[in-house]
Amino acid sequence: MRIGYPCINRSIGCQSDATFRLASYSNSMMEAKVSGNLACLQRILEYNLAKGILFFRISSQLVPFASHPICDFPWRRRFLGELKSVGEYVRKKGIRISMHPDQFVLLNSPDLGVHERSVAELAYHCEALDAMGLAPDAKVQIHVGGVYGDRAAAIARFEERYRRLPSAIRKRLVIENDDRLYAVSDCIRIHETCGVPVLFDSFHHECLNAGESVREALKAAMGTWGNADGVPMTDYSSQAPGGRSGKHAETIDLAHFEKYLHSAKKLDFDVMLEIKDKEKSAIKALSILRKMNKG
DNA sequence: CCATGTCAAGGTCAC
DNA sequence: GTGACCTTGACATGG
Repeated sequence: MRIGYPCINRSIGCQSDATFRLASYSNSMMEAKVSGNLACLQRILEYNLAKGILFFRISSQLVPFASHPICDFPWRRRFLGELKSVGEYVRKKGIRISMHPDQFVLLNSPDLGVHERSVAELAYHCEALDAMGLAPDAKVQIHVGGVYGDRAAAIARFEERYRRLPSAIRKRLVIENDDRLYAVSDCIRIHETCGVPVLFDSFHHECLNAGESVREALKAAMGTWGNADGVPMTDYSSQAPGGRSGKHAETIDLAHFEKYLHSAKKLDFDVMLEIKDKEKSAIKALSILRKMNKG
């Protein structure tokens, strides 16, 4: 089991997700930001390795505006050396990588423009991982999407559009259960129809489920991952005390996490901590894991 | 230098 | 049909 955190490191004082305003777009701005982001990404991975953190989610902003029509900067060519070098480090050290395009990526939108932009954004994520030379076990995770007043049609649209994706995207794409619309059970049914692996999000499962236990849902999701997909990935978080339901915790609740791991005994999966204080919680989570492995 | 309004992108729900 | 909210930090501007 590898433990990780998403996108941002708050300890080492560099940014791998620096961006700029669309209005100030220029090739020199692109050059400067991507260059800085890649250098920082390497530093973060080195920091992580020193702490035993072997799972990391790369920010979608690694290459800002990469899928926007305004972008004519040949970032793959310009940064091929840097991308390959990071990728080699990742492979050599046994690091697991994921990416998570944000809420605007909706494969099943009835609006064809939204769908098209979503595919372009997915293509960018996969091209970045390809340029790093990473195997298909480096995943790109999204949610199923909206319901649009007709669940069955929305699901059918997802399945159909998933099948039509280029294989470069399909080999990396996984779907994650969300906290309001599509539970693990819905995702499993979609998997059965079109084969997309399901990434289990424990916190979302707490918010929305069909009555299965955590272990049942986790096992079902894990069963959708094939050999080429690697060890199943999962997301973990807990409710922010006093916060609105569904709000992610500020820092890890160690008792809650330990209970979760206990319920998942003997299962091997990687855990992404979606917790606000990032590497701080990841380090604490590792100490729990080590303690449990000993005892 | 600091404070604050704003930022590519969508959808849901309450009213 | 319209507007608040989701969720988020950091960019960028104006004082």
